[in-house]
Amino acid sequence: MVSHYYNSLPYSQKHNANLAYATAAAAGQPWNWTTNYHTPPNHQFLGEVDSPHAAHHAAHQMYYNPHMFHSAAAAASEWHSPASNSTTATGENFAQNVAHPLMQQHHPHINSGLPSGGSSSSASSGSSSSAPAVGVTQLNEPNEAAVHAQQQQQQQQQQQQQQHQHIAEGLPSPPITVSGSEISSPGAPTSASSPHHLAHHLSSSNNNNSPSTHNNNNNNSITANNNHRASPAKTQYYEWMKKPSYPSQPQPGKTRTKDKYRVVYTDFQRLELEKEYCTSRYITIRRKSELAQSLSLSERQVKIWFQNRRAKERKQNKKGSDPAVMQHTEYSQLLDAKAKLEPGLHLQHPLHSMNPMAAMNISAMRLHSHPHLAAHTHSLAVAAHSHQLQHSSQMSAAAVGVSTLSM
DNA sequence: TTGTGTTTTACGACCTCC
DNA sequence: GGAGGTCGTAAAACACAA
Repeated sequence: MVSHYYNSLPYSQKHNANLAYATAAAAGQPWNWTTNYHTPPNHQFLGEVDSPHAAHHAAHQMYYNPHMFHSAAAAASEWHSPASNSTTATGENFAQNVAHPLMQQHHPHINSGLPSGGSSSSASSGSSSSAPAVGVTQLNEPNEAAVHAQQQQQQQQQQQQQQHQHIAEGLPSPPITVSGSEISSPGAPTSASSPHHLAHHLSSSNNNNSPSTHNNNNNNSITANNNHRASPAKTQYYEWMKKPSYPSQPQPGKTRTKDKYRVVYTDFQRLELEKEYCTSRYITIRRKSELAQSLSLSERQVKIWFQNRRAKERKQNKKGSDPAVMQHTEYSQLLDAKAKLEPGLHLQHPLHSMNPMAAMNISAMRLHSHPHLAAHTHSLAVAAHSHQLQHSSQMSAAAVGVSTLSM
């Protein structure tokens, strides 16, 4: 089946390889921190569930299992905020711990006290107070965020006007390849405060030479800057925002074209994908949909990214390296990358700082993340989850407050 | 600046499962 | 038949040495 999709990405490029795994290989540190927790993805290694489909279905079942779902989410909440750094590793840490903001986005039920969407924005961008949750806890500078939000509202209005004008003018949009299930994905974002907008804020650079870069004619766009992240204040319009959405694609049957063979995902997108991959190497249908929407990618892109990511891991496994070292190094790199995206946020390695129950929980989550092992660890996750919920539901609001104040 | 090697998207072929 | 899996590969993007 040849599927065709249109990717409305900003096509921003990276040059500084801020995302850790981009440089991992060059540094001799392959990005493969899940190695410790997963058996090889190849289904022939597995006896009980011995096919990718079974794996997928297992993952799917796991996902729809509320216990599993909450367990993974709660475990992910062990990304620590500075507020929790000084706490001792006890069960009471949940009072100070804040769920990882991106996990809050993905699993908003984690912190019931955290308003969904409106309370999250980028600490680095300071923008989009009206944005949907984009994975970064709003930590400070509320006034600045409000100003940016106001500016972006105006930009959004202008952008939408221009976008409508483009469509009305019948301007060609990039070639697309879209499968039926992927049509829903990207299209032109409807909001300038979308996660993808943030991705532009966070994107390390833009490549003027890239044929897929749509900034060339944009007076206000982030200029090509290979070594600096764009300042939020500079953010204006992007050509991709003006692109008509999928239905106006004139050449729906065309697959690869010379001028847009592939796009380069933003650091933010890749970070989110990596984090999701850390949660589970096999993405569920629902999560794929959510992730695609939040990252302005198509579901097909998310699916293929996961396929490629697994392939990458297999390739690294073949090379062979110390998984323990790799796990730590790569996780640290992920945190480094995250720190760059969120300058005000300091994270610890969860397994170093979390309380024992949570550590068990996240370990269980990672075991679950391998669908083949899901059944074996179900009870563990449920037990941990039921315990954790008692804490998290009562303390999440306080945790958010502490985190916010401490920033 | 250029050449080269590596990584990242994206696809087709083929497979299994439902 | 459709979905998603792996595998192999193309080509753009990228890093880096010379």
